Amino acid sequence: MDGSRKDDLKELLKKSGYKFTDQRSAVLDVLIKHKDSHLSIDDIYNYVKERNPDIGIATVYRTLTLLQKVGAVVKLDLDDGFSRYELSRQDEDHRHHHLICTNCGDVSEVEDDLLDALEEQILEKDGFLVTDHRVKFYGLCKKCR
Amino acid sequence: MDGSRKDDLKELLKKSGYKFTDQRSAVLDVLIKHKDSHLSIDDIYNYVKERNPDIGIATVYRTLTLLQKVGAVVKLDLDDGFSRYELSRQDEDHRHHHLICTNCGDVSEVEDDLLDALEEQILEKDGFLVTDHRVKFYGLCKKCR
DNA sequence: GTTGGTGCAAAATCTTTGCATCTGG
DNA sequence: CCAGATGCAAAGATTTTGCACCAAC
Repeated sequence: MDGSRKDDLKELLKKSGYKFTDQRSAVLDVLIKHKDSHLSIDDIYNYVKERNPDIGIATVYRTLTLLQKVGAVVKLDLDDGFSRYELSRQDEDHRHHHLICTNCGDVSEVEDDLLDALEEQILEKDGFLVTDHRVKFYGLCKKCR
Repeated sequence: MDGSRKDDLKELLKKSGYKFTDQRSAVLDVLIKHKDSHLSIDDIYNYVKERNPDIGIATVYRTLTLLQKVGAVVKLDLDDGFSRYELSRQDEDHRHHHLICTNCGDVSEVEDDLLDALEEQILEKDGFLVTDHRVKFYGLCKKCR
């Protein structure tokens, strides 16, 4: 199940003239293993070091930038001052949304989209062609209400 | 027209035990003058210095943090690595959306909301009570299409 | 073998903080 | 007056970069 992810990445990289290295593979492994976690760079660095103790933080930065460039990951901003990343999902045409609890800080996700109507309206009114979006909802989660 | 803004801030600060200083007033002036600009901290610092050459960057940081705390400004993340701020608008119950052109980098705004249905659905399905949101649309602006 | 990749440490950025001094109310 | 605010410089934190060495293809 996860092997296909790796093959995909190998393919993606090769297509653009990049190499498939141990470090890149290890970063991908961490992202797969923690796919629901919105990891920060430092989180990723620390997890990767468990298996690959010699990796440098610079490589992690460079790897994530590259993975984002080839579309394998997406950068998130959860307003806590850290860059966070999550795997992009091939079955999504648009990004899912994040629910951020302003009380406990928990971050969950909603798969629903429902922005098509709005995007169509933006095209008509503003002439702006939407290709992607990033949506964050703030509020109170079930537990905190 | 802008005097009311200042009175509002004075009021807001006083209410919470903060002082209305020249520096805070100057920062607000800059934000009012460039209300459609999504200024970075450094932009704000430089504009403020024109009138108030002795102000320190630390004061600008502290002021913006405070203004956000009392609800006078909103922090933006436009994915360029800078913290940006804009005045909050008292006539909005929800934030407007930003359209970010992935070709020329231009940032414009849409006032439409249309997320009420989605937010209601989130409450029913996830038990999450949405109080605010932040929405960014990526795509091609009129000029770049 | 080439060309791109990696690790390390230094540098560059952005932001926060300690402290002496100043100022609004 | 006095609590909060400011300016400055130093410290923190995050991210980027130069360079010699290494590894994928």
